Amino acid sequence: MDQKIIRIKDIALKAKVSPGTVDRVIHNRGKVAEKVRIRIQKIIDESNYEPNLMARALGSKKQYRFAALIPDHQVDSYWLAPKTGIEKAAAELKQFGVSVQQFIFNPYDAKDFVRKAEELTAARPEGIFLSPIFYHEVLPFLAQWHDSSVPFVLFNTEISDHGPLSYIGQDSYQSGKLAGKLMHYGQSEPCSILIAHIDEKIDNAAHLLKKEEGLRDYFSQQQDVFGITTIELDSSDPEGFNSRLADAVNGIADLRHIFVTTSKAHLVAAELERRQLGDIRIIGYDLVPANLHYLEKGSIGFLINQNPERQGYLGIRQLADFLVFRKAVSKTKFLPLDIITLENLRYYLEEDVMNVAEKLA
Amino acid sequence: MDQKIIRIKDIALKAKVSPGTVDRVIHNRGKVAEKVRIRIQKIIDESNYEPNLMARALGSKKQYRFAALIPDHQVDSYWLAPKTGIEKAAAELKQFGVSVQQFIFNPYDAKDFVRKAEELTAARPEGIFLSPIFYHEVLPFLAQWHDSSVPFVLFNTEISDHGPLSYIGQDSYQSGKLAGKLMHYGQSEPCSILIAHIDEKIDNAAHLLKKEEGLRDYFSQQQDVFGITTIELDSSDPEGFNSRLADAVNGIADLRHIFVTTSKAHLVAAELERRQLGDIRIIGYDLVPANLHYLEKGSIGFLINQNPERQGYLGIRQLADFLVFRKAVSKTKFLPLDIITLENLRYYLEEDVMNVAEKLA
DNA sequence: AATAAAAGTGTGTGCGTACACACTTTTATA
DNA sequence: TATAAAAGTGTGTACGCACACACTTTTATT
Repeated sequence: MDQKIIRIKDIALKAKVSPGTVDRVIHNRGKVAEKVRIRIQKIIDESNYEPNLMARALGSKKQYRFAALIPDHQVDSYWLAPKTGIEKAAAELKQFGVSVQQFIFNPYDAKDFVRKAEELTAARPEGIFLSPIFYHEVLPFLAQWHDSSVPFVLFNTEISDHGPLSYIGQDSYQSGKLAGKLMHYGQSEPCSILIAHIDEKIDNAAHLLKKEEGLRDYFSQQQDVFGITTIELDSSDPEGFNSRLADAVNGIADLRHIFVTTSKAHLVAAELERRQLGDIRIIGYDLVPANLHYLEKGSIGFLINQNPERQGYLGIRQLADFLVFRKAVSKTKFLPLDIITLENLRYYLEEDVMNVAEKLA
Repeated sequence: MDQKIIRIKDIALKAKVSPGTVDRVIHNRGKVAEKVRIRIQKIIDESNYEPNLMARALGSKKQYRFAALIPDHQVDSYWLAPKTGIEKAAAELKQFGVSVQQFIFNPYDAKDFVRKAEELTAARPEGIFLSPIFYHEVLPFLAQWHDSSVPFVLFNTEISDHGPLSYIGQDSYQSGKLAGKLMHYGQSEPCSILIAHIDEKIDNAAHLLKKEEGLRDYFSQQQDVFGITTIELDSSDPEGFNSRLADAVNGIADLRHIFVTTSKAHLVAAELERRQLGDIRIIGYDLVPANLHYLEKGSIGFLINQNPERQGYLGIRQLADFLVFRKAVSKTKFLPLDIITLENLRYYLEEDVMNVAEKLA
């Protein structure tokens, strides 16, 4: 059953060397005769030795400074959840010598993003976690961090091929497909569908396009033909927002569903309610309070949850796994696409149970 | 920012005693003058001292033996997931001196359950984790464990008021409601609905009734009137199974949805497929392979996931939190009711990231 | 008042690892 | 071949805590 645990001392005994030498092999500290190194390594492998992380953490006073670059949740409440996740992970990892410094930027201000990214870089953290929502602006930083070998983890918005340690987030394309499925399930005959991108500049937000693509692909695979229209809306101009939305709603024949690709479905719900257009169903993203309000009222049918808190948590964990626990980490981590409706909402609002020592496994 | 970490030694210094005395206060080992005890306790509280769990685990060679009483997954593949979760938790907790012994019983054999429960009791574990699927048979054991102060955690099937440390599982009633919502969403006009309880003795399985109740309540709150019928089926008698199902399907006018309250939706799907009744939609439970097969074919529309692996994981964790880490634990832990459909399935099949050190927080 | 028992307190070692340092052996250089 | 440098190896201490044990002071008993 439970074979006894192997320690460095045991390995040293078997290899007829001192624990110090085994330690050098384990940590590649050099200064070990090749012959001996091989002998020890072999014993390590065969005994499937697993270091005692408790003892390791105790004995090492190394400090790790991580930095997180995230949007201000006071500007957009969506970002509160990742922040919470980051802080949770930070609390857990504190005893392992990890500290996380947050750099908060205004999600509507690219210059602010650049400024904070510069501050972050100047702080010379050992690991970086960020949501690269400004595509063009972030690229030089990624290159710089990559050159100076500072690992960084991206979340929320995927950017390929710039050397991130990993990406944490949802599969946007597939989430669009999922939205399609939900609409289709509730729709016996063909109809028209509206896709609304709200408050994001499309050219800087590839993930919104992927959602759209997923939805369109879903319906193109169906036998029936659905009419699909796309609009972009900007809530900073309420009049324009409402009139453009009204134009779309009035102009599209047999419009039955609206797919909002951002966390702003509540804006659409509010306007439809005002116009008493209750028979148009809405599917949106994210459990922000305003959305929940309309979920409860029934005007939003489903929300797709992107697990934002978990994204924050896992991102920091990913850095720690790599730097502190020296585990291999996965390049991408797609979180489940949770389907949320009134009946199962409450169980997603309770904080999830999460924790540190999977590396013990 | 990061105030320095308080150690026992620091407290001892402040209280002008030795670390040993502080240790006695922390662990109630007695032998401390009341005056001194109060002085030390005050300093502990004020300094919000948090013990270093790494050092604690290192320094203590205490061993904890847990026992898990679960059905045989070779008889019903549903039970593989909790077993996996248990083993994951066990692997993580190994370094904290925890071992978990499994007692496997045949889920269709109450006598076997009793036998294994007796074996378990005889092994005198320090904590017990079980799925009490045989209501009548389990009660005496619960009483016995309660009397001898052995904490036990129930999962999958809720039994109130017999002194469990906690219950881990889904909210059956609410999951029935959720099934109702999903059916209703895909149903523009009133129709008939069939509820099928498969392979469970109803009198011993209150959770199935709760699911039924939830579904019925959902529809009774709607304006339209839906006809709802219930049947019980037993797959060990395939002929009877098929004929009874056929009778129901033929006998109910305008039957459009079947709600299978167990993990056996695939049996219904198979039979409907054989009879080419593709327009009846099925909602069932659990991501067992046979169900996934029909989910992919489209004959099952949605599966509600009860997070069985997580149930196993959290159950063992709950015991550890209570016994090893001496944390307060919640009486009930309802897991999210995940809605699974073809488009988001894959993200629930990937193993979840879980881990040990939330207690560090 | 002498002595035993009990209550209270301090000291020291070990848990498994990291890491600095001292020491020994081999190799390179003159 | 002497000697310095480099390579290789062993020893010891610290990390924060648990816990056994030794020791000191107080209280109870005769």
